[in-house]
Amino acid sequence: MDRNNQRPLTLRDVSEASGVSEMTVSRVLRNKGDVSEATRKRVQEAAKRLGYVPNKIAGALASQRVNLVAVIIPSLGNMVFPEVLSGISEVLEDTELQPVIGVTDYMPEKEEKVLFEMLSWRPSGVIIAGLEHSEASRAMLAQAGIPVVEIMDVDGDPIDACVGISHRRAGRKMAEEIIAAGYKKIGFMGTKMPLDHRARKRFEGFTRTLAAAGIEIADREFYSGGSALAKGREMTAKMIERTPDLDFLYYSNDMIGAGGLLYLLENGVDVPGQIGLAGFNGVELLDGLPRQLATMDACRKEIGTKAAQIIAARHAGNHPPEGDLINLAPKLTLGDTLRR
Amino acid sequence: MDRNNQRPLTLRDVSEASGVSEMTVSRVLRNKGDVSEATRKRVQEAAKRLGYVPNKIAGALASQRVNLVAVIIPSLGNMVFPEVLSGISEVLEDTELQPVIGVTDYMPEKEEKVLFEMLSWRPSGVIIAGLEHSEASRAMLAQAGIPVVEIMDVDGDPIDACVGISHRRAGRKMAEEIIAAGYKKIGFMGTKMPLDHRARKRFEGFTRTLAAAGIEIADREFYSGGSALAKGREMTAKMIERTPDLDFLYYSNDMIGAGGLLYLLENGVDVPGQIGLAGFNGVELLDGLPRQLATMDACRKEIGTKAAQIIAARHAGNHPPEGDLINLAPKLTLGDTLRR
DNA sequence: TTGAAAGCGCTAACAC
DNA sequence: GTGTTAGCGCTTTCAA
Repeated sequence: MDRNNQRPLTLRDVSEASGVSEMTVSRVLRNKGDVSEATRKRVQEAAKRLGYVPNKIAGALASQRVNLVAVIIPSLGNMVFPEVLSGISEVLEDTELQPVIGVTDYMPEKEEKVLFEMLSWRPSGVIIAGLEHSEASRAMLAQAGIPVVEIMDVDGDPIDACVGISHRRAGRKMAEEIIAAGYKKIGFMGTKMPLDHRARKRFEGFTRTLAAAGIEIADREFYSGGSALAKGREMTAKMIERTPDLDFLYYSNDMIGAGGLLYLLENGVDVPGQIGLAGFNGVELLDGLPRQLATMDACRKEIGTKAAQIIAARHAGNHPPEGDLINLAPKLTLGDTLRR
Repeated sequence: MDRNNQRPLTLRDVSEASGVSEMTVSRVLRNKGDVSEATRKRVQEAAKRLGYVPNKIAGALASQRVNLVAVIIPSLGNMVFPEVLSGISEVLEDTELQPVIGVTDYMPEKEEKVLFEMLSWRPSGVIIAGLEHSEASRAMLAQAGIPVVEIMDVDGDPIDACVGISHRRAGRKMAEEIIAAGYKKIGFMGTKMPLDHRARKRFEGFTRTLAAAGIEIADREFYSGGSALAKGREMTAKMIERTPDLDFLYYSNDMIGAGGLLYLLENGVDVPGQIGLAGFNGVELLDGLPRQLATMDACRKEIGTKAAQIIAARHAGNHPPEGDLINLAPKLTLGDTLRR
C-alpha cells in the first residue's frame, strides 16, 4: 500500500513477499487445489498487504477461459434494456460469469463492430437483442463456438437459442382487444421503424388483424429523437386535429402513450369514452400517471433471466437440446384507457 | 466461413492460409508498420475468408496495452447515468479506447468488488461516480497507476482527477431562489439518503441555506424503490395532508417532482401560486409535462465528455497538471412551478 | 502439499 | 518490406 510502484504487481511479487512459489500463490488466490492452511494464510496476507490485483488477461490466456458474457443491446436510454440487464445480472451474479455491455444505437454496422470487438475478448457466451443482424454478424456468431441467445423477439430465425415475445402476436392481440371493445377509427403513432424491427412487427400484426376485421388505420404518425413524452403530446395534438373523428390511438411505446394521455386529459377529452388509448411495454412509469394506460408487458426482466440461465447452463456443461426457443406470452393490462 | 471449427482461429491459421508470416499478418491486421499492398491484400482476404477474429487477450498480454476504460456507476435505471455514458462513448469513439460499464447499485461493497474485477483487466483508465469509496477501493485506485476520474460530484477529496458539480452548492442555489421568491413553508422529498451521497449533499446545502435565512424545513419524506413517479404522487399527497400550509415542495429528483406536479394539478392546486415546486436533474422527460418543473441541470452529458477527454488526453500522453478538477455550474431552470 | 517446465496467442525488438 | 526470437503473467501438467 505504500509502494509507489508504476509497474503493477505480479504473482512473482507475492511469491517473493511470501516465500512461496508462484504456483502455490496462484492456487491460493484461486482456491484451487490443496494448500496447507499455514501457507494459505501467509499468501493471503502478503497479497493483501501488497495490494495485489491478479492479471485476468494473463490468466485468461493461460487457462483459455474468459468468464465474460457479451450483452449487446440497441440502447441504454430506453428503460427497456436496463431492465433486461438487471435480469441478466441477477442470474449471473450466482455464477462465475460476468456481463459486459455493448450498445449498438440500433445501427447494424455498429452492431457488427461491437460484436467483433466483444468476440475478440473470447467471451463465454453472447446475449444479443433482436433476430436481425448483418450477414457478417450472423457469421461471426455462428463461428464463435459459444452459446448465443437472441432476445426480445421470436419472430424470425434464431442462430442458436432465443428468448422473447412475438411482437406480431402482441400487435395482433392488442388489435383484437380494440376491435372487441368496439373502436373503429384507429390512429397509430410510433418510432420511424426501419431501425426498430420489433416496433415494425407489432405494427404489422396490428394492421393485419384490423384489416381482417375490415378496419384500416385511419391515421399514422412517426417520430425519431427527442423526449418521447413530448413527442407523444405533439403527435397526438397534430393527429386529432388532422383526423378529429378518431376513437382510438395505439402508441408503439408507453412513453409516447403517456404524453398523449396527458395531452388529452388536459384538453378535456373523455378517455376512454371518446378516445381509447394503448401503449406497449408495461413500464413502471405508468403507475404514476393520472390514468393507467392500457399496455402490454414485454416481459423484459424475464427475458433477461431466461437468457442468462441458458448461457449459465450451457457454460456449466448442460446442453439443453441446442437451439432452445422460449416464446414468452406478453401480459395485457387494460388499465383505464380502453373501455370494456 | 464453412469450417465447423471448435477451436477459434489464430494468427497462425491466417498465416498458413495466406502464405505470409504471422508477424506480417499481425502487422496487416493492426495497420502497423509498412506492408506491401500486395501482401496486405492477400492477408486481408484470407482473414476475411476464414472469419478470423483476433484474440485481444493475447494481444493485450503481449503489448501490455488494454484499450479499455472502466466506467463504474451506481445504476442504469436512473436515466442520469445513461446520459453520462453517452457523453463518454461519444468522446471515446474517436479514440482507440472503449468504455466498459460496471454497476454498483449504490453499494460500497459491490463497488469494491466491481472495481477489483475491472482493474484485474488492466484498463487504461477509470471513470467512477462519486467521491465516497471504501478504503480498499481508494487504495486500489491509487495503486492502479492509471488515470482515475471521479465524476458527478466535486464536494470531497478526489484521488486524482474529478469532474462534476457541487451538490451542496446546487442545494444552496435552489434554496436561495426559493427564499427570494418569498416561499416560507417548505417541504422536502427524496430518496433515503445514506446510499446517495449527492442527494444528501444537496439536502445539506439546501437546509443550511434555509437555516441561515431563519427557515426550517417544515416537513420531509423519504422513499426507496418503486416507481419514482408514483412515489412522488404518494409522498406529495401524504405530505400536503399532514402539513396543509406548505407553500413549497423541493424534490430531490425530477421524477418524483413530476409525480407531485401531476398530483397537485389533478387536485386543482394552483401551481406555483399556492404551492411552488422544484426538482433536480433537468431530465428530458420534463418537456412533456403539463407544466415545466423548476429544476437544476446536473450537466450529465458534459460530465461524461469532460471525464472521457481527461482519460483520452492522459492516454495520449498529455499530462495536464495531474489532479485536474472540473467544477461545472449547474444551470437553473425556473420553469412554471416557481413563481418569480 | 508443493514446485518446475511448458506454453496460451499475440507483439516488441531486432535481424535480414 | 518481411521474418525470427523472446517474452507478456498467468495456468496446466507433471514430477517430487
